[in-house]
Amino acid sequence: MPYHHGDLRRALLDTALEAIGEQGPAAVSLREVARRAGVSHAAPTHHFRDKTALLTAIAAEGWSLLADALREAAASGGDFADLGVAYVVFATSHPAHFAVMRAPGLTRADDPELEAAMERARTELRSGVERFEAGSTRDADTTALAAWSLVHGLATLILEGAVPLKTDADITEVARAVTARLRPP
Amino acid sequence: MPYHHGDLRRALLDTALEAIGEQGPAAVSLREVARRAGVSHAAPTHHFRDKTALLTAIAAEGWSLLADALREAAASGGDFADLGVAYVVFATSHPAHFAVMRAPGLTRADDPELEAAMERARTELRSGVERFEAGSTRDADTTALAAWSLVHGLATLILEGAVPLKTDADITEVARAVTARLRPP
DNA sequence: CATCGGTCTTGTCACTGACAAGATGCCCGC
DNA sequence: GCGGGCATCTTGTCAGTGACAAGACCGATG
Repeated sequence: MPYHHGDLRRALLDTALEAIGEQGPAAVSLREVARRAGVSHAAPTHHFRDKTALLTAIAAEGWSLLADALREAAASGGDFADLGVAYVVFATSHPAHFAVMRAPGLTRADDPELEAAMERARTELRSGVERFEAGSTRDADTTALAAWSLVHGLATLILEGAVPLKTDADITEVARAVTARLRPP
Repeated sequence: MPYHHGDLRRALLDTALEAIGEQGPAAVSLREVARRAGVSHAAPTHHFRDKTALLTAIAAEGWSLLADALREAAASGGDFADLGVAYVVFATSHPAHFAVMRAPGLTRADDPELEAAMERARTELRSGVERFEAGSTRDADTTALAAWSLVHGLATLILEGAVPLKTDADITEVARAVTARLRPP
């Protein structure tokens, strides 16, 4: 092992995600992440100012990945329901990211990178809503907020185990059925 | 101050809620709660086995209060939209409770009291959905899940500041508009 | 009024996050 | 090809934390 790690920043992010997947975001310690990554307890300092900065970076990465997934779903000609499905599928396939994204207080909400990533995801979802609302005279902001609330809440409930789901097909099916409960214009 | 506090358990809950309101659920320490309550650092042990137990009790109390609010909204002849409004109003008027209720990993999800309180809230909301679905042939489970997701997600987004709201009237209005986006049977 | 059991205290331990100061080795100019 | 500069990583340290143990206190029960 060389003295200089090579890409410790990425390694710390991956190691943290692994630990979060096992123990949840609140129970993870910086020192444990450092141990798992094979570096000293103070090594993370040079890549993340403090624990909050690490978790904030993970949250930002999560929102960015979510935005990518939403964009892809929209690009492949999907309607609004497909965006909803993509949202829920992201949450279930990236549980550690999603847990950090919705953990109150663990991240620095005013971080520019985090805000930008959230804004990007919001925009992607918003564009799907606008297609959904084509030709409507309803308040698009309200519809967007309803859609955002619906998929965010659904993903949360599924991850909390409130909805027993076996396969990915189940998830897709439930997500599609739930988004269908949104009233079209 | 008497040696025996009187009702230290309630005092600890209240003090913790106060601290959570200021710093968020993740940043609160048992020792600080004990200090604020004017007792020694080990006093909470006899009322809550550990930190998780305290937060779990707060979450259970939150779900219970939410169930009460939903029941009251239903009792006063409200339709489903009124239940949605009550849900969001609860979240904004009890932010500390709600933050703990949706904090992943800080509570013991399999606690019997917590499970019972959640189930009670779920049942109250479910009964409102059933009135909403009267005469429908749709899958009521899906509608209930959609409704639950919608109000839970909306409350979360409002508390995260994603929706700028000034007054309680604003909150009621937005909650009513968003729940109206649910498709009736 | 004695004792018993729950309540609260003091004392302690390993662990954590943050900071400081020193060791290491890669990169750049010469 | 080589020497200095500097980001990277290390060891060392400190106050604060959660959890446990053992003892002090006191009210209720007999």
